[in-house]
Amino acid sequence: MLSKREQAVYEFICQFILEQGQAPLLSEIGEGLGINSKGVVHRYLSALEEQGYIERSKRHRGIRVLDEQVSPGTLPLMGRIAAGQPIEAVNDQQQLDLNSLFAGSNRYALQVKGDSMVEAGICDGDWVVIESAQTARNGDIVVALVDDEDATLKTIDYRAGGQVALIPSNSAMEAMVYPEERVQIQGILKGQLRVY
Amino acid sequence: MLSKREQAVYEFICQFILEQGQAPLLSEIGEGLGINSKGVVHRYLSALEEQGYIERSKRHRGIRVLDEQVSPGTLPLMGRIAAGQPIEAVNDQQQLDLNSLFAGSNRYALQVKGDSMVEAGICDGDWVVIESAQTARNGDIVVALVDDEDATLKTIDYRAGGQVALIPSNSAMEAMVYPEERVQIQGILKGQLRVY
DNA sequence: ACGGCTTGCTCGCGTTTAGATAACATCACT
DNA sequence: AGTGATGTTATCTAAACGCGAGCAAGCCGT
Repeated sequence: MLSKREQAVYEFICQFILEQGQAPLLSEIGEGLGINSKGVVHRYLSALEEQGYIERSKRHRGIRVLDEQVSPGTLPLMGRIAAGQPIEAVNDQQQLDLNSLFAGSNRYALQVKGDSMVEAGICDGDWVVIESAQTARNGDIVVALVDDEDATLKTIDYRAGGQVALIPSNSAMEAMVYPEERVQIQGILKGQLRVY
Repeated sequence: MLSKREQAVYEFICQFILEQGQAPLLSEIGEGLGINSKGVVHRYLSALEEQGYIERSKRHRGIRVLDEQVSPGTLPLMGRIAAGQPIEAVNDQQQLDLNSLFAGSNRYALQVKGDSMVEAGICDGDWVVIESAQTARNGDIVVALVDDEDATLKTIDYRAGGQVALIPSNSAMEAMVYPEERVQIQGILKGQLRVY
């Protein structure tokens, strides 16, 4: 496990190599992180080497990153990609933290079956992250239980007269409208993910 | 058997780990439960450790919950959800591990701009996980660079005569065909995720 | 080759923060 | 009164983090 500062050093080195094509000097690492002492940087490098994140040779700029040991749960964030334009780089090398992205209490995962939400980008086989809840707001995508029997993933819309509409995102299907007491909300969609 | 307060401490720790992805400090536990003293918290932790609920290492944030459902970066896996049927429960409570799901070497994240892949369930603003690669197979969704200028996310199709087609998943757009030497593959789509 | 420079390494020291430990107070309930 | 759960204060230890001096090895220019 890396401490906060060790993590910062590690990420700085990765970024430096990506940007400059060579490993940083101790003093460059220090400068980048606001450390005025080479000794401190050296201690961090030793810690990283000991834990298998980097390798050092005694030559100048002799740091190598071993990406077998990428820090778990994060991905380097390279930028945006758009049709017709080159990848728009993100300024300072950020990390996308999968853990915090979907973190939250009372959350769980479901696998989606069926195509009722394809037009919302939710396909058969995808995972969805649901946060337990008993109430929702109009427009939320929810897991709703109808008559204590049928659970579905739909956009919800409360309507006048105590009616609730469950709206699929698939133009081949139609919205279903029920009296409010027949529909029980189980959770609200918070995230979605897919593995190819 | 846990006392009322011990139970509260235990639950607080579990929730904290799930939400923050890391164990709390003694002072954070205290703050969360209205205790102004690290000493008390420490006593509770000792009690919990003695009864086998947690494990401690002497490092900072060194609390680990032994219940494996409470590990950072995982979500309880409840089952499948399908239109028209109740949630199909998964037998034994499994965990969905976000870290291993997208793990792999040479991977990075990009944010998608534009709608060229909507019919593949990839929408504007989604994150995609890309694995660096120089070659791909027909049908792979790739990040391709055309003429060293334009980067796009498209399905690739190698055709006879050294031609390469880049096929969007949007019926409003058309496939583009280039001679092979103008198209350079940068990576292959391995995952996709979205936060609501 | 020589000395000066840079670079990396080793070492000792200090500060801050967090965890460990202990002595003691309060309250409820028996 | 006695017991146990709960809370407070104070103190000690160790980790994390930082500074800087000094040393050795390679680089460079006169």
